[in-house]
Amino acid sequence: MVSNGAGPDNANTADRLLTVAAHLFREKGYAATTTRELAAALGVKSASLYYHMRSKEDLLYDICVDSIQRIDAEVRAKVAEATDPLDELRAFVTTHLRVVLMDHDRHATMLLELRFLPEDRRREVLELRKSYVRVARQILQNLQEKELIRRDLTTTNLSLAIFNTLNWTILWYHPDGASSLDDVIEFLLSFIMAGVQTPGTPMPDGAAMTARPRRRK
Amino acid sequence: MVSNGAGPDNANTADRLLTVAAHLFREKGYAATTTRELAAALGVKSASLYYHMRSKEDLLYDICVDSIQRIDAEVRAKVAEATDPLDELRAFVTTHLRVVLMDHDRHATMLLELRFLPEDRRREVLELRKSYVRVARQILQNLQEKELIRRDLTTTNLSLAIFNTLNWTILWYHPDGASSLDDVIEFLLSFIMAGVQTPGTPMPDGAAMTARPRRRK
DNA sequence: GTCTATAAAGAGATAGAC
DNA sequence: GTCTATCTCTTTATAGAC
Repeated sequence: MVSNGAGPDNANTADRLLTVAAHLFREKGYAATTTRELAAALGVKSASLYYHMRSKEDLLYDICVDSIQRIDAEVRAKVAEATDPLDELRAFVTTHLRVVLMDHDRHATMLLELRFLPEDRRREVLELRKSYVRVARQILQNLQEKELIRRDLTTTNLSLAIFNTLNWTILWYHPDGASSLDDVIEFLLSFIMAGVQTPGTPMPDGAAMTARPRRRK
Repeated sequence: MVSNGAGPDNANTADRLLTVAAHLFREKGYAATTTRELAAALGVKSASLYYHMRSKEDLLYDICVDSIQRIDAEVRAKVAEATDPLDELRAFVTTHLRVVLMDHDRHATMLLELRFLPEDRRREVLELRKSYVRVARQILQNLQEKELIRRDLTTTNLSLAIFNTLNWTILWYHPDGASSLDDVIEFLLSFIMAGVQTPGTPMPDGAAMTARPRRRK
Protein backbone atom coordinates (compact mmCIF):
# COMPACT_ATOMS: atom_id res chain seq x y z
CA MET A 1 0.00 0.00 0.00
CA VAL A 2 1.21 3.44 -0.92
CA SER A 3 0.63 6.70 0.86
CA ASN A 4 -1.95 8.87 -0.85
CA GLY A 5 -1.16 11.89 1.24
CA ALA A 6 -4.80 12.22 2.21
CA GLY A 7 -4.96 10.81 5.71
CA PRO A 8 -2.90 10.02 8.77
CA ASP A 9 -1.71 6.74 7.36
CA ASN A 10 1.46 5.47 8.85
CA ALA A 11 3.25 4.28 5.78
CA ASN A 12 6.40 6.25 6.52
CA THR A 13 8.17 6.87 9.75
CA ALA A 14 7.42 10.58 9.76
CA ASP A 15 3.67 9.87 9.81
CA ARG A 16 4.03 7.06 12.30
CA LEU A 17 5.95 9.47 14.48
CA LEU A 18 3.06 11.96 14.50
CA THR A 19 0.56 9.22 15.28
CA VAL A 20 2.60 7.75 18.11
CA ALA A 21 3.41 11.19 19.48
CA ALA A 22 -0.25 12.23 19.48
CA HIS A 23 -1.09 9.06 21.35
CA LEU A 24 1.46 9.70 24.06
CA PHE A 25 0.68 13.41 24.21
CA ARG A 26 -2.95 12.67 24.89
CA GLU A 27 -2.28 9.96 27.45
CA LYS A 28 0.53 11.59 29.39
CA GLY A 29 0.40 15.18 28.26
CA TYR A 30 2.96 16.91 26.04
CA ALA A 31 5.20 18.12 28.84
CA ALA A 32 5.38 14.76 30.60
CA THR A 33 6.10 12.78 27.44
CA THR A 34 9.81 12.27 26.98
CA THR A 35 11.63 11.83 23.71
CA ARG A 36 12.95 8.56 25.14
CA GLU A 37 9.40 7.22 25.58
CA LEU A 38 8.58 8.36 22.08
CA ALA A 39 11.59 6.50 20.74
CA ALA A 40 10.75 3.37 22.72
CA ALA A 41 7.18 3.39 21.38
CA LEU A 42 8.60 3.52 17.86
CA GLY A 43 11.17 0.85 18.57
CA VAL A 44 14.22 3.01 18.00
CA LYS A 45 16.80 4.80 20.12
CA SER A 46 16.08 8.38 21.05
CA ALA A 47 18.86 9.79 18.89
CA SER A 48 17.20 8.27 15.83
CA LEU A 49 14.14 10.47 16.30
CA TYR A 50 16.12 13.48 15.20
CA TYR A 51 16.52 12.11 11.72
CA HIS A 52 12.72 12.44 11.32
CA MET A 53 11.93 15.56 13.31
CA ARG A 54 13.62 18.80 14.27
CA SER A 55 12.31 18.95 17.83
CA LYS A 56 9.61 17.70 20.15
CA GLU A 57 7.88 21.04 19.76
CA ASP A 58 7.65 20.57 15.99
CA LEU A 59 5.72 17.37 16.56
CA LEU A 60 3.12 19.20 18.61
CA TYR A 61 2.87 21.96 16.04
CA ASP A 62 2.42 19.50 13.19
CA ILE A 63 -0.24 17.56 15.09
CA CYS A 64 -2.20 20.73 15.82
CA VAL A 65 -2.09 22.15 12.29
CA ASP A 66 -2.77 18.79 10.74
CA SER A 67 -5.80 17.98 12.86
CA ILE A 68 -7.48 21.36 12.57
CA GLN A 69 -6.98 21.51 8.81
CA ARG A 70 -8.33 18.03 8.42
CA ILE A 71 -11.50 18.60 10.48
CA ASP A 72 -12.12 21.93 8.80
CA ALA A 73 -12.03 20.38 5.35
CA GLU A 74 -14.09 17.33 6.30
CA VAL A 75 -16.79 19.30 8.11
CA ARG A 76 -17.13 21.91 5.36
CA ALA A 77 -17.52 19.13 2.82
CA LYS A 78 -20.28 17.40 4.76
CA VAL A 79 -22.09 20.65 5.54
CA ALA A 80 -22.06 21.51 1.83
CA GLU A 81 -23.94 18.29 1.14
CA ALA A 82 -26.79 19.22 3.49
CA THR A 83 -30.18 19.75 1.92
CA ASP A 84 -31.66 22.35 4.27
CA PRO A 85 -30.45 24.78 6.96
CA LEU A 86 -31.25 22.53 9.93
CA ASP A 87 -29.53 19.65 8.22
CA GLU A 88 -26.41 21.80 7.96
CA LEU A 89 -26.32 22.00 11.74
CA ARG A 90 -26.87 18.26 12.05
CA ALA A 91 -24.08 17.67 9.55
CA PHE A 92 -21.76 19.96 11.47
CA VAL A 93 -22.43 18.30 14.82
CA THR A 94 -22.21 14.72 13.63
CA THR A 95 -19.16 15.23 11.45
CA HIS A 96 -17.31 17.22 14.11
CA LEU A 97 -17.91 14.50 16.68
CA ARG A 98 -17.06 11.69 14.33
CA VAL A 99 -13.77 13.23 13.22
CA VAL A 100 -12.74 14.31 16.72
CA LEU A 101 -13.49 10.92 18.25
CA MET A 102 -12.04 8.85 15.45
CA ASP A 103 -8.85 10.91 15.31
CA HIS A 104 -9.02 11.11 19.07
CA ASP A 105 -5.33 11.39 19.92
CA ARG A 106 -4.59 14.23 17.53
CA HIS A 107 -7.68 16.26 18.33
CA ALA A 108 -7.35 15.89 22.08
CA THR A 109 -3.74 16.97 21.71
CA MET A 110 -4.71 19.95 19.57
CA LEU A 111 -7.44 21.01 21.97
CA LEU A 112 -5.62 20.48 25.25
CA GLU A 113 -1.87 20.76 24.66
CA LEU A 114 -1.85 23.88 22.51
CA ARG A 115 -0.54 26.03 25.35
CA PHE A 116 2.87 24.41 25.08
CA LEU A 117 3.52 25.98 21.70
CA PRO A 118 5.39 29.28 21.70
CA GLU A 119 3.32 32.41 21.19
CA ASP A 120 3.60 32.73 17.40
CA ARG A 121 2.80 29.15 16.57
CA ARG A 122 0.00 29.03 19.12
CA ARG A 123 -1.57 32.10 17.57
CA GLU A 124 -1.32 30.54 14.14
CA VAL A 125 -3.23 27.45 15.27
CA LEU A 126 -5.77 29.60 17.09
CA GLU A 127 -6.42 31.47 13.85
CA LEU A 128 -7.16 28.17 12.13
CA ARG A 129 -9.51 27.27 14.94
CA LYS A 130 -11.27 30.63 14.73
CA SER A 131 -11.88 30.13 11.07
CA TYR A 132 -13.30 26.70 11.77
CA VAL A 133 -15.63 28.02 14.46
CA ARG A 134 -16.97 30.52 11.95
CA VAL A 135 -18.44 27.63 9.98
CA ALA A 136 -20.69 26.82 12.93
CA ARG A 137 -21.57 30.44 13.55
CA GLN A 138 -22.57 30.95 9.92
CA ILE A 139 -24.89 27.98 10.11
CA LEU A 140 -26.43 29.30 13.33
CA GLN A 141 -26.85 32.80 11.97
CA ASN A 142 -28.61 31.51 8.89
CA LEU A 143 -30.92 29.42 11.08
CA GLN A 144 -31.76 32.41 13.22
CA GLU A 145 -32.49 34.59 10.18
CA LYS A 146 -34.89 31.97 8.91
CA GLU A 147 -36.34 31.66 12.44
CA LEU A 148 -35.65 27.95 12.56
CA ILE A 149 -33.90 28.10 15.94
CA ARG A 150 -34.19 30.22 19.05
CA ARG A 151 -33.18 33.88 18.81
CA ASP A 152 -32.98 34.72 22.49
CA LEU A 153 -29.32 33.65 22.60
CA THR A 154 -26.60 35.16 20.42
CA THR A 155 -24.89 33.01 17.82
CA THR A 156 -21.72 33.47 19.85
CA ASN A 157 -23.33 31.98 22.92
CA LEU A 158 -25.10 29.23 21.02
CA SER A 159 -21.84 28.24 19.42
CA LEU A 160 -20.06 28.26 22.79
CA ALA A 161 -22.75 26.02 24.25
CA ILE A 162 -22.56 23.66 21.30
CA PHE A 163 -18.78 23.35 21.32
CA ASN A 164 -18.93 22.79 25.07
CA THR A 165 -21.34 19.94 24.52
CA LEU A 166 -19.20 18.45 21.79
CA ASN A 167 -15.65 18.89 22.95
CA TRP A 168 -15.72 17.76 26.58
CA THR A 169 -16.49 14.32 25.13
CA ILE A 170 -12.77 13.80 24.44
CA LEU A 171 -12.23 13.57 28.19
CA TRP A 172 -14.42 10.54 28.75
CA TYR A 173 -15.05 8.86 25.41
CA HIS A 174 -13.30 5.56 24.84
CA PRO A 175 -13.93 3.28 21.84
CA ASP A 176 -14.42 0.29 24.12
CA GLY A 177 -16.56 2.25 26.61
CA ALA A 178 -20.22 1.86 27.49
CA SER A 179 -21.36 4.06 24.58
CA SER A 180 -20.40 3.39 20.99
CA LEU A 181 -19.37 6.24 18.74
CA ASP A 182 -22.76 6.15 17.04
CA ASP A 183 -24.57 6.24 20.38
CA VAL A 184 -22.59 9.24 21.53
CA ILE A 185 -23.22 11.08 18.28
CA GLU A 186 -26.91 10.30 18.47
CA PHE A 187 -27.62 11.47 21.99
CA LEU A 188 -25.43 14.55 21.84
CA LEU A 189 -26.99 15.56 18.52
CA SER A 190 -30.42 15.10 20.06
CA PHE A 191 -29.47 17.16 23.11
CA ILE A 192 -28.04 19.96 21.00
CA MET A 193 -30.97 20.11 18.57
CA ALA A 194 -33.30 20.42 21.55
CA GLY A 195 -31.02 23.04 23.11
CA VAL A 196 -31.16 25.36 20.11
CA GLN A 197 -34.87 25.14 19.43
CA THR A 198 -37.09 28.16 19.88
CA PRO A 199 -38.35 28.26 23.50
CA GLY A 200 -42.00 27.38 23.88
CA THR A 201 -42.05 25.67 20.51
CA PRO A 202 -42.16 22.00 19.61
CA MET A 203 -38.98 20.76 18.02
CA PRO A 204 -38.47 21.93 14.42
CA ASP A 205 -39.30 18.66 12.74
CA GLY A 206 -39.11 16.11 15.48
CA ALA A 207 -35.38 16.76 15.55
CA ALA A 208 -34.65 14.55 18.51
CA MET A 209 -34.84 11.17 16.91
CA THR A 210 -34.48 12.03 13.27
CA ALA A 211 -30.74 12.07 13.18
CA ARG A 212 -29.05 11.57 9.85
CA PRO A 213 -28.64 8.00 8.69
CA ARG A 214 -26.14 6.25 10.87
CA ARG A 215 -22.98 4.72 9.60
CA ARG A 216 -22.79 1.01 10.12
CA LYS A 217 -19.72 -0.29 11.87
CA MET B 1 -8.72 38.41 59.70
CA VAL B 2 -8.60 34.89 60.99
CA SER B 3 -8.96 31.66 59.06
CA ASN B 4 -12.35 30.05 59.58
CA GLY B 5 -11.34 26.84 57.88
CA ALA B 6 -14.32 27.12 55.56
CA GLY B 7 -12.83 28.35 52.34
CA PRO B 8 -9.62 28.63 50.39
CA ASP B 9 -8.54 31.69 52.25
CA ASN B 10 -4.86 32.30 52.19
CA ALA B 11 -4.22 33.21 55.77
CA ASN B 12 -1.42 30.72 56.23
CA THR B 13 1.35 29.68 53.91
CA ALA B 14 0.01 26.15 53.45
CA ASP B 15 -3.24 27.53 52.01
CA ARG B 16 -1.45 30.15 49.94
CA LEU B 17 0.70 27.37 48.59
CA LEU B 18 -2.34 25.44 47.35
CA THR B 19 -3.83 28.55 45.80
CA VAL B 20 -0.64 29.54 44.02
CA ALA B 21 0.01 25.96 42.92
CA ALA B 22 -3.49 25.60 41.49
CA HIS B 23 -2.98 28.81 39.56
CA LEU B 24 0.27 27.64 38.01
CA PHE B 25 -1.01 24.12 37.42
CA ARG B 26 -3.93 25.48 35.43
CA GLU B 27 -1.86 27.93 33.44
CA LYS B 28 1.15 25.76 32.63
CA GLY B 29 -0.05 22.29 33.51
CA TYR B 30 1.12 20.22 36.46
CA ALA B 31 4.01 18.53 34.68
CA ALA B 32 5.43 21.75 33.26
CA THR B 33 5.20 23.68 36.51
CA THR B 34 8.49 23.55 38.40
CA THR B 35 8.96 23.81 42.12
CA ARG B 36 11.23 26.78 41.43
CA GLU B 37 8.41 28.67 39.73
CA LEU B 38 6.16 27.78 42.61
CA ALA B 39 8.70 29.13 45.06
CA ALA B 40 9.25 32.28 43.02
CA ALA B 41 5.49 32.93 42.91
CA LEU B 42 5.43 32.66 46.69
CA GLY B 43 8.49 34.82 47.11
CA VAL B 44 10.69 32.19 48.72
CA LYS B 45 13.52 29.89 47.67
CA SER B 46 12.56 26.47 46.41
CA ALA B 47 14.02 24.66 49.40
CA SER B 48 11.62 26.54 51.66
CA LEU B 49 8.64 24.90 49.99
CA TYR B 50 9.51 21.63 51.63
CA TYR B 51 8.79 23.01 55.05
CA HIS B 52 5.12 23.36 53.99
CA MET B 53 4.61 20.37 51.70
CA ARG B 54 5.94 16.88 51.31
CA SER B 55 6.09 16.83 47.53
CA LYS B 56 4.73 18.47 44.41
CA GLU B 57 2.44 15.50 43.98
CA ASP B 58 0.87 16.11 47.39
CA LEU B 59 -0.11 19.58 46.26
CA LEU B 60 -2.00 18.17 43.30
CA TYR B 61 -3.68 15.60 45.47
CA ASP B 62 -4.75 18.18 48.03
CA ILE B 63 -6.09 20.51 45.34
CA CYS B 64 -8.14 17.70 43.80
CA VAL B 65 -9.65 16.41 47.04
CA ASP B 66 -10.27 19.88 48.34
CA SER B 67 -12.06 21.16 45.25
CA ILE B 68 -14.30 18.15 44.74
CA GLN B 69 -15.32 18.04 48.39
CA ARG B 70 -16.08 21.72 48.36
CA ILE B 71 -18.25 21.66 45.22
CA ASP B 72 -20.04 18.56 46.42
CA ALA B 73 -21.02 20.19 49.71
CA GLU B 74 -21.97 23.51 48.14
CA VAL B 75 -24.07 22.01 45.36
CA ARG B 76 -25.89 19.59 47.67
CA ALA B 77 -26.74 22.48 49.97
CA LYS B 78 -28.18 24.63 47.17
CA VAL B 79 -30.10 21.72 45.65
CA ALA B 80 -31.65 21.00 49.04
CA GLU B 81 -33.07 24.53 49.08
CA ALA B 82 -34.90 24.03 45.77
CA THR B 83 -38.68 24.18 45.92
CA ASP B 84 -39.57 21.81 43.09
CA PRO B 85 -37.87 19.10 40.98
CA LEU B 86 -37.05 21.35 38.04
CA ASP B 87 -35.63 23.93 40.36
CA GLU B 88 -33.29 21.28 41.72
CA LEU B 89 -31.79 20.92 38.25
CA ARG B 90 -31.50 24.68 37.90
CA ALA B 91 -29.84 24.86 41.29
CA PHE B 92 -27.41 22.12 40.33
CA VAL B 93 -26.42 23.75 37.05
CA THR B 94 -26.05 27.27 38.36
CA THR B 95 -24.22 26.30 41.51
CA HIS B 96 -21.88 23.92 39.71
CA LEU B 97 -20.94 26.61 37.21
CA ARG B 98 -20.59 29.31 39.81
CA VAL B 99 -18.30 27.24 42.02
CA VAL B 100 -16.21 25.89 39.15
CA LEU B 101 -15.69 29.29 37.58
CA MET B 102 -15.08 31.16 40.81
CA ASP B 103 -12.63 28.57 42.08
CA HIS B 104 -11.38 28.28 38.54
CA ASP B 105 -7.76 27.31 39.15
CA ARG B 106 -8.51 24.48 41.55
CA HIS B 107 -11.36 23.00 39.55
CA ALA B 108 -9.55 23.18 36.22
CA THR B 109 -6.62 21.48 37.90
CA MET B 110 -8.85 18.81 39.40
CA LEU B 111 -10.59 18.16 36.10
CA LEU B 112 -7.58 18.25 33.79
CA GLU B 113 -4.46 17.32 35.75
CA LEU B 114 -5.83 14.33 37.62
CA ARG B 115 -3.93 11.89 35.43
CA PHE B 116 -0.64 12.88 37.03
CA LEU B 117 -1.64 11.34 40.33
CA PRO B 118 -0.52 7.76 40.93
CA GLU B 119 -3.15 5.06 40.49
CA ASP B 120 -4.42 4.82 44.08
CA ARG B 121 -4.83 8.52 44.67
CA ARG B 122 -6.36 9.06 41.26
CA ARG B 123 -8.92 6.36 41.97
CA GLU B 124 -9.73 7.96 45.30
CA VAL B 125 -10.49 11.30 43.64
CA LEU B 126 -12.48 9.58 40.91
CA GLU B 127 -14.65 7.97 43.58
CA LEU B 128 -15.39 11.40 45.01
CA ARG B 129 -16.28 12.61 41.53
CA LYS B 130 -18.54 9.62 40.95
CA SER B 131 -20.42 10.35 44.11
CA TYR B 132 -20.83 13.96 43.05
CA VAL B 133 -22.13 12.99 39.62
CA ARG B 134 -24.75 10.86 41.33
CA VAL B 135 -26.33 14.03 42.69
CA ALA B 136 -27.08 15.14 39.14
CA ARG B 137 -28.29 11.72 38.10
CA GLN B 138 -30.68 11.51 41.03
CA ILE B 139 -32.19 14.84 40.08
CA LEU B 140 -32.58 13.72 36.48
CA GLN B 141 -34.11 10.40 37.45
CA ASN B 142 -36.66 12.08 39.66
CA LEU B 143 -37.53 14.48 36.83
CA GLN B 144 -38.00 11.60 34.42
CA GLU B 145 -40.23 9.71 36.86
CA LYS B 146 -42.42 12.78 37.21
CA GLU B 147 -42.32 13.19 33.41
CA LEU B 148 -40.99 16.70 33.71
CA ILE B 149 -38.12 16.13 31.25
CA ARG B 150 -37.56 13.98 28.20
CA ARG B 151 -37.41 10.23 28.68
CA ASP B 152 -35.94 9.23 25.33
CA LEU B 153 -32.38 9.63 26.67
CA THR B 154 -31.05 7.73 29.66
CA THR B 155 -30.10 9.63 32.81
CA THR B 156 -26.53 8.54 32.14
CA ASN B 157 -26.55 10.18 28.74
CA LEU B 158 -28.40 13.27 29.91
CA SER B 159 -25.87 13.72 32.67
CA LEU B 160 -22.96 13.26 30.25
CA ALA B 161 -24.46 15.88 27.94
CA ILE B 162 -24.99 18.28 30.83
CA PHE B 163 -21.50 17.91 32.28
CA ASN B 164 -20.10 18.34 28.78
CA THR B 165 -21.99 21.61 28.46
CA LEU B 166 -20.84 22.79 31.87
CA ASN B 167 -17.24 21.67 32.12
CA TRP B 168 -15.71 22.67 28.80
CA THR B 169 -16.35 26.25 29.96
CA ILE B 170 -13.18 26.12 32.04
CA LEU B 171 -11.18 26.12 28.82
CA TRP B 172 -12.42 29.46 27.55
CA TYR B 173 -13.97 31.35 30.46
CA HIS B 174 -12.04 34.31 31.77
CA PRO B 175 -13.36 36.75 34.40
CA ASP B 176 -12.40 39.70 32.20
CA GLY B 177 -13.70 38.10 29.03
CA ALA B 178 -16.63 39.10 26.82
CA SER B 179 -19.16 37.24 28.97
CA SER B 180 -19.57 37.84 32.69
CA LEU B 181 -20.00 34.94 35.05
CA ASP B 182 -23.71 35.67 35.31
CA ASP B 183 -24.08 35.81 31.54
CA VAL B 184 -22.36 32.46 31.13
CA ILE B 185 -24.52 30.87 33.81
CA GLU B 186 -27.66 32.28 32.25
CA PHE B 187 -27.14 31.14 28.69
CA LEU B 188 -25.75 27.72 29.56
CA LEU B 189 -28.64 27.13 31.98
CA SER B 190 -31.07 28.15 29.27
CA PHE B 191 -29.40 25.84 26.74
CA ILE B 192 -29.41 22.91 29.14
CA MET B 193 -33.03 23.37 30.26
CA ALA B 194 -34.03 23.37 26.59
CA GLY B 195 -31.85 20.34 25.93
CA VAL B 196 -33.55 18.19 28.57
CA GLN B 197 -37.13 19.11 27.75
CA THR B 198 -39.50 16.50 26.38
CA PRO B 199 -39.28 16.50 22.57
CA GLY B 200 -42.29 18.02 20.88
CA THR B 201 -43.29 19.83 24.04
CA PRO B 202 -43.08 23.49 24.96
CA MET B 203 -40.57 24.19 27.67
CA PRO B 204 -41.68 23.11 31.14
CA ASP B 205 -42.51 26.56 32.46
CA GLY B 206 -40.83 28.88 30.05
CA ALA B 207 -37.54 27.63 31.44
CA ALA B 208 -35.35 29.59 29.09
CA MET B 209 -35.62 33.00 30.60
CA THR B 210 -36.81 32.18 34.08
CA ALA B 211 -33.44 31.50 35.58
CA ARG B 212 -33.10 31.79 39.31
CA PRO B 213 -32.57 35.27 40.68
CA ARG B 214 -29.18 36.50 39.62
CA ARG B 215 -26.51 37.56 42.01
CA ARG B 216 -25.57 41.18 41.69
CA LYS B 217 -21.90 41.95 41.25
C1' DG C 1 10.53 29.32 58.70
C1' DT C 2 13.94 30.47 55.34
C1' DC C 3 18.37 30.16 53.58
C1' DT C 4 22.87 28.23 50.72
C1' DA C 5 24.62 24.40 48.67
C1' DT C 6 24.25 20.27 46.47
C1' DA C 7 22.93 15.55 45.49
C1' DA C 8 20.88 12.36 42.10
C1' DA C 9 18.27 11.66 38.32
C1' DG C 10 16.32 12.79 33.95
C1' DA C 11 15.48 16.06 30.23
C1' DG C 12 16.22 17.57 24.96
C1' DA C 13 19.44 17.50 21.65
C1' DT C 14 24.04 16.66 19.01
C1' DA C 15 28.48 14.25 17.11
C1' DG C 16 30.10 11.03 14.47
C1' DA C 17 30.59 5.88 13.48
C1' DC C 18 28.35 2.39 10.80
C1' DG D 1 18.32 5.45 8.84
C1' DT D 2 19.95 3.88 13.20
C1' DC D 3 23.35 3.41 16.51
C1' DT D 4 26.61 4.53 20.94
C1' DA D 5 28.20 8.00 23.59
C1' DT D 6 27.82 12.22 25.57
C1' DC D 7 26.97 17.30 26.38
C1' DT D 8 24.49 20.57 28.84
C1' DC D 9 20.79 21.99 31.35
C1' DT D 10 16.96 21.36 34.47
C1' DT D 11 14.41 18.70 37.57
C1' DT D 12 12.75 17.24 42.50
C1' DA D 13 14.28 16.86 46.77
C1' DT D 14 17.54 16.88 50.90
C1' DA D 15 21.26 18.47 54.44
C1' DG D 16 22.34 21.45 57.59
C1' DA D 17 23.39 26.48 58.91
C1' DC D 18 21.00 30.47 60.65
